[in-house]
Amino acid sequence: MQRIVIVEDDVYLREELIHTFQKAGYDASGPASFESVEEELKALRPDLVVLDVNLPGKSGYELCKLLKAKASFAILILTARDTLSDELTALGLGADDFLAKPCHPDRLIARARRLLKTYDRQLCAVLRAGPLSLDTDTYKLVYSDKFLILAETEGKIMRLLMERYPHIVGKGELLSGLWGTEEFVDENILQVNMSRLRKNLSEIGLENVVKNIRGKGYQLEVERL
Amino acid sequence: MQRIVIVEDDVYLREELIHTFQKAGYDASGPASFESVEEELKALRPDLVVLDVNLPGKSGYELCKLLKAKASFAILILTARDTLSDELTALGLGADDFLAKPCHPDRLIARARRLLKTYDRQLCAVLRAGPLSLDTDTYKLVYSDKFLILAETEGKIMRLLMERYPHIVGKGELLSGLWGTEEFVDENILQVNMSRLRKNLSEIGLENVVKNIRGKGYQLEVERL
DNA sequence: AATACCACTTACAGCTTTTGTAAGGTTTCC
DNA sequence: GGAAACCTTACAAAAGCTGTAAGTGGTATT
Repeated sequence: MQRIVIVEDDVYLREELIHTFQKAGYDASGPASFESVEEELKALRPDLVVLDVNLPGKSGYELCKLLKAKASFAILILTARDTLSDELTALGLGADDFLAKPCHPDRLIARARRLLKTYDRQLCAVLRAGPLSLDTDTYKLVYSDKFLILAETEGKIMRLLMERYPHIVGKGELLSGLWGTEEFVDENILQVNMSRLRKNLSEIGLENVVKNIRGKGYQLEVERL
Repeated sequence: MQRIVIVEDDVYLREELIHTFQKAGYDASGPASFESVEEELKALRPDLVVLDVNLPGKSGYELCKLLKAKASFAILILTARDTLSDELTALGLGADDFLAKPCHPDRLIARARRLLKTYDRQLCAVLRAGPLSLDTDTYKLVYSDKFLILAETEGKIMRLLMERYPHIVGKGELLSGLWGTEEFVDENILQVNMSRLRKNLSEIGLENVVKNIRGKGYQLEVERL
């Protein structure tokens, strides 16, 4: 079943939305606190997030931007401020749809269904990091209008780098992520695969993207889009 | 550059839309006659189609449905009839967005840009046939919530079958499509690969989907979604 | 400047996957 | 019942992927 998470501070409306989606056959829920929405969403792995703009603390737009930098789920902005400029801002930040409150449940469901269809978890098992997208099933890496299909080992490395982007990924993490354990594994094999990965990346114009942090590990470095 | 095709019978509005999109940096055009829109669209290979609902002859909804059965492009419905039920119909038929006329150019551009982003030609070099989707770069075939990664030869066969769906693909077409020529190629190799393909398809619950037409060729047979 | 350490690269060989050949079985139609 | 078309399985060659080995180059520390 597809998971929908509602981020909305008005308890009453939140419950109503959750109920609406549940009735339509989705697994809907919504956090009650907004301290660590990002972590919660990461843990919940939703297929779609319905986001209110006026949240206590952080602005919904800010959150949308943050989520979209790495999101592999759709975001639907739901707001009472429905001017054209609000809509343009939302879409510009990467939101996938924008609806004004109050919104007829049928319209909301129809829009949500449409988003879930194109964001089909399987079809686009996609991980993003800046201008890069990686299909984690096939290891197809897309950069601007070029793409590259990575072998399994290189793909797994790329996945780790993108998952942690923009942070450093320790050598230990890479070793245990790829070979199960970091004991009894020659560190050289990591270097060999890094070398191969870099060579392949350069084929689609991605030079100096995988940076080594001496003694620590590796880090992805691409200009944010 | 991304191609946008406007399907709109009002000459005045059509030219205005084309101009708007061109100013925004897209390759926009629109046919003046609506006799054979389907063929035209097939030839133009657009990334996005902006579709009016009230067309002479065929209804825009009908066209939308037909196109979406095989479309690898986004469809945005633009209409003067902006009731909720119109919107629900459009979305139900597979349209990707629905806007009411008159529509502010900025909103239209923003919505179009958003669609083009998710329908990224590279990321989803996707071919559809009924409930099936095939990434033609990686040969990842998706069916409902399962997927399968095909080897190159099987993938190419699947591609031909889906491109011609729901029509028959001749044995000669398959042979020359896969091995360049249909001379000097043992027909058996096609049978072997068909066998392998069918076996793999059955792994994700697709039984009896590749049908043989004795003496003619092969045909894909899936219940339309 | 010497040393130790870390990182990079290339070549090679074993392994896996993919592909076509061959051969025998099954279905269909006259 | 027999021929033609189609299906299936097994096998071996070819291609691609992966880890080992060994040597080079760079950097930090003394």
